[in-house]
Amino acid sequence: MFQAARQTKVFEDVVAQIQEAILDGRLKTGDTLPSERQLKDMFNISRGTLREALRVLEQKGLIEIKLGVGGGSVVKDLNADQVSEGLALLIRSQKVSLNHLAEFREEVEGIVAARAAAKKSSADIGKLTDLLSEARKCIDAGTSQRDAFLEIDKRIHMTLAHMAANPIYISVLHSVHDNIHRYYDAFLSMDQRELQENYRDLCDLVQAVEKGQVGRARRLARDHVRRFNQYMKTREKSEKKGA
Amino acid sequence: MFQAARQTKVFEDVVAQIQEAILDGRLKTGDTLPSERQLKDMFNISRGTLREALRVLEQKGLIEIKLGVGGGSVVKDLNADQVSEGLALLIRSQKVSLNHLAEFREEVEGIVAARAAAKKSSADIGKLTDLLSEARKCIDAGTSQRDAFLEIDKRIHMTLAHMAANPIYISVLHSVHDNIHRYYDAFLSMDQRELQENYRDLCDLVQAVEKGQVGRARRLARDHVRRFNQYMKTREKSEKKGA
DNA sequence: ACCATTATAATGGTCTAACCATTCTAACTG
DNA sequence: CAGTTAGAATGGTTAGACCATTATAATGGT
Repeated sequence: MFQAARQTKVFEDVVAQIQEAILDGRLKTGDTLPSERQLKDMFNISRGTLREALRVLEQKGLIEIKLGVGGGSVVKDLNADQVSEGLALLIRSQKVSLNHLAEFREEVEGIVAARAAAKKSSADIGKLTDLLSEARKCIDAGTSQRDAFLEIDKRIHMTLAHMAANPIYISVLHSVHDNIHRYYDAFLSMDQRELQENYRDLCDLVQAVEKGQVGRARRLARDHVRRFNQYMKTREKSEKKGA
Repeated sequence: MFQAARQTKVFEDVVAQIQEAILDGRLKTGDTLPSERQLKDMFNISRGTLREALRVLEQKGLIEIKLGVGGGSVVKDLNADQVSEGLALLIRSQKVSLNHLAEFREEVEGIVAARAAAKKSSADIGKLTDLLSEARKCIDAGTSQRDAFLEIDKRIHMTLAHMAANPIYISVLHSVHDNIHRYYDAFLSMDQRELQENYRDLCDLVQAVEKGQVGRARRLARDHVRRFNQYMKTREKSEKKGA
């Protein structure tokens, strides 16, 4: 019925105060907080306690602590890193499997492609075709450029996410890519034929987006990602069989 | 070309070591770490430095620090809280708007409903119909039970997320609900007619899930959420006009 | 014998005061 | 004037002490 009333811990109060100041805009990105020795006097606490508070704020991604003269705690521009790290921990703790991640990615990439097709601009299309031609070069160079191709593939998907004009898609997809990358080296082995298959997928997808074919873009994106996942699953199985 | 080599900071090394031990399973959920005074000797560091490391691990959601005799650092069962907090910070820092959140939720709820319809079990359906009857009671009690109704609504959606059998949906949707709740008090004002509308939405949705109508479930879920969002947007506008 | 109370001890929370390591700046020197 | 060096400010770390909280053991009254 009732909530815990006081928070006994001093450092938590300090964290809350500084966090509120940042979120309220009283402290802006790039601002430098007073030095630790000044802050501890302002809060009337010891330096150790203050530092525990600063460490928490740093871990939250709200500040960055720099060394040396002119250093100190600088208010950071928030990004998706914390979301990504949280997701990474869930994955590494076996709470989330590759299958889960792959399934989720299929749907999200579908949504993103559909939204991108709906909100496209000519500048966006230009960027996509540029990336496609870069991907083409990687393909022509053969499997040695596999990693380069995968990087382009990722950038195409992230470009679509930006076109979707919703930072949540960008954050979530960024987190998914961050975390799925771990599996690439372990389980993804694409030969020339598969690379070409993927390249054609991307061409079709960009074309659908360019023409504003929302439903088709969604379907193509999903199938493209599914194919990717299939490569990994197959490899994963043969690894297990071989072991 | 090269990465930064050493990490000068002692506490980071301690964080990394303990984190690895937890993720590798050498430390399991519920295990209690040695006391701070023992740990500091094991790592051969000062207690202050150790405590900075523990604070970081606590913020990451990996451990929980308890007071008193028999207290200490206990390895926590990981959940979506950190993802949720990261998302909350993005939202509060104006990087994500209510519209962004609402738009994202529409799609995710659609996916979840579709998956739930595809993977339903009779036990799931029973749970859903139980929740529906609870919702019915709230409706009959009038608008005074609005908050109770919203709670049931949330539980129905979370039940669907569990049925989708993918922890990412659970985590993400949990985070979205956590964060969208802030807007309810400010912008959501449902009258009796709107409550009934929403109740009927839910009935239709559960029915579609029960019958395994994947596409219909997706559409209904999306429309249901969209209606919800519409209420808030309308209210948001009139607030601004009035102010 | 049982239950309530009270001490005890272990643990995290905080404080103080010092010194080390890093880095920018300014003075110095050739 | 350029390169070097010394100084100072800042975060990083250490040591040792004491406070606050809490589970357990000892105590004592009934």
